[in-house]
Amino acid sequence: MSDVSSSSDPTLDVVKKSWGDEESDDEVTSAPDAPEPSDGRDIVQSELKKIESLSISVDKGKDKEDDNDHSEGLLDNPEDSDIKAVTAGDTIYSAAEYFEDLNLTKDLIKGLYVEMRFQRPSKIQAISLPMILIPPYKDLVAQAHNGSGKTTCFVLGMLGRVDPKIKSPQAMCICPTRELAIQSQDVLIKMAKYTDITSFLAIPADSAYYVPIAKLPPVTDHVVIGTPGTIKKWTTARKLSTGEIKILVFDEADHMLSEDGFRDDSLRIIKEIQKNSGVRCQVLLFSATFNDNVKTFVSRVVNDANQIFVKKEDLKLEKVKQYKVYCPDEVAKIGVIKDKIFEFGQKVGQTIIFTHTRDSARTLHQTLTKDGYECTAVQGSLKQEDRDTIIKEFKNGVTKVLITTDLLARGFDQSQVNLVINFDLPVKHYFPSEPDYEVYLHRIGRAGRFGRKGAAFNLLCTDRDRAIMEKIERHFDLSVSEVVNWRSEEDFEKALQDAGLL
DNA sequence: CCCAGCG
Repeated sequence: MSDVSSSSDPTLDVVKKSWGDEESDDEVTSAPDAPEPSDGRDIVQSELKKIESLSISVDKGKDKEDDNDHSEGLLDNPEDSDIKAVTAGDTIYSAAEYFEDLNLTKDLIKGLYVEMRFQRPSKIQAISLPMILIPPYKDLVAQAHNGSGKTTCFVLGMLGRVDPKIKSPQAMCICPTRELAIQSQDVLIKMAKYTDITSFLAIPADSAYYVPIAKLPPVTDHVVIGTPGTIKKWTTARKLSTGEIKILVFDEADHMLSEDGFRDDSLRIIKEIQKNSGVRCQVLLFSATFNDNVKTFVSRVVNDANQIFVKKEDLKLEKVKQYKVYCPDEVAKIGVIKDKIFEFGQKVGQTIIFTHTRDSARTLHQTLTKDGYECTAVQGSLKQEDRDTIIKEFKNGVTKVLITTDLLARGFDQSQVNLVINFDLPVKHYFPSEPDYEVYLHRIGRAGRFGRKGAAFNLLCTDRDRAIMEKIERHFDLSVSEVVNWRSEEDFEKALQDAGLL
C-alpha cells in the first residue's frame, strides 16, 4: 500500500470528515440536516465541501527496511498506523522523500544530518513539511502520535520559513508550559546550529533576577518561543513586534484552544498578530489529541486548513504496555511505589509518577524521601528556578524517579523514561467521575518515546477508580492487563517482562 | 483540578 488516504480499512477511505464533524466511528447515524443551533456548525459544513481528498505516496515497506537498520536515527518509523491527510483547496502536495525536496537552505539541512542525526523525513515529517513549507502556506491542523516527532516538524517549519536577513520576529511558537517552551527551543537551537537564525525564549524569569521589561531591549530574534502570558506581556510592552510574523505555531494545540485551557489567551494572540501582520499569517496546530469539542472549535480558528489526523484507536500506544493494580487503600498505593516501583523501576530506566494535585505530589515526595527513597518532585507552585533544576537533573539522569502533576503530562520528552505510574487516574475536573482521556493518553506517552518499549501502571483504589479505568479501556478499545496481587514481586516482574523491559 | 500569569 502506497497511499495514505486509501487503505484496506474501509473506514479510512472516506475522507469526508471535517474537524467539526461528529465522531462517526461509534455511531451510524449521520449529523442531521435540520437547522443547527448557530454555533458555527453551518460554516464548518460549508467549508467541508471545499475539502478534497489527497493522495500522498508514502512507501511504507521501503521506509521500514531503510530506516530500521540504522541505529542512529531517532525517528525511525515510530508509527506504523495510517495517517490520514486532507487538503483544503487545490494545491497538490507530495510527501517529502528526502529533506532536499523541501527547498531548505544548505545550512539548515546540514543541521538535520549532523546535529539532529536525521537521515530521511519520518512519516509525519514527510507529510506535514510540504504543507507547511510550500506556498500558499495554508494553515495546518496536525495530529500525530506521541513520540513521533511533532516538535521537529514545527521547528523545522518555522526555521524553513524565516528570512535570517530580516532582524525581527517572523515565527512564533506558543506552548502550555515553561518546560515545553524550553524543550522546543533546545531542539531549535540544535537544528539551527549552522544557520544565522536566532531565537527568543519568552517565559517567566527567575524571580531573583526580575528586570522590568521596560528596561530590556526589544526582541530582534527571528523566532519567538514561549508561554502565553509572557508573550502577551512582551507584546503589550511593545518590546515584541508581531508585524512580521508569518508563521504561528500552537504546541499541544487542543489544550491551548480548549475552554479550560488557554483559549482566551490564544485567541487574543492570534487576533493581535492578524491585526498587525502585513502578510497573512500561517497558523499551525499540533497535538496528539483533538477531542470532538475541541475539533469543532479548532475548525473555526484556522482558515481553510490542511489536516492530518489519525483515528483514536490508532493512538493507544501499543508500545507501552498498560497495567492496572488494585490496591486496598492509599497506604497500599504508597507501598507499591516503595517496594515495586523503586525496586524494578531503577533497573529499567527512569520513572514518572503522576498525581492529581500539586499538594499530593508534594506530600508523596515528602513521604518517600523521609523513608529514604530517592526521588524529586516538580509542580507549578515551585519557584521557576527550582523547576528548572529538577527538570535538568532528571534529563541528565541524575534522578531516576520524578513525581509530578499534569504539568508534565504533555510533550515532555525524555527517552530514558520507560515507566509511567498513574498514582491518581486523570479525571475531568468539572466531572470527577469521568476520565480525562486526552490526559491519559498524553501521560502514557511519556514512556515509549520514538518507538521504544515502555510500561504504565495504573494504581486503583476506590470503586470510582475501577469505573474510570473501565471507561478508559472502553474508550480506547483496550484491554488493560491486571497485576493480580499488589504485594507480589513476581507479578510485577512478570508484567515488566511482558512489556519487554526486563 | 492542571497549566498560564498578575511586578
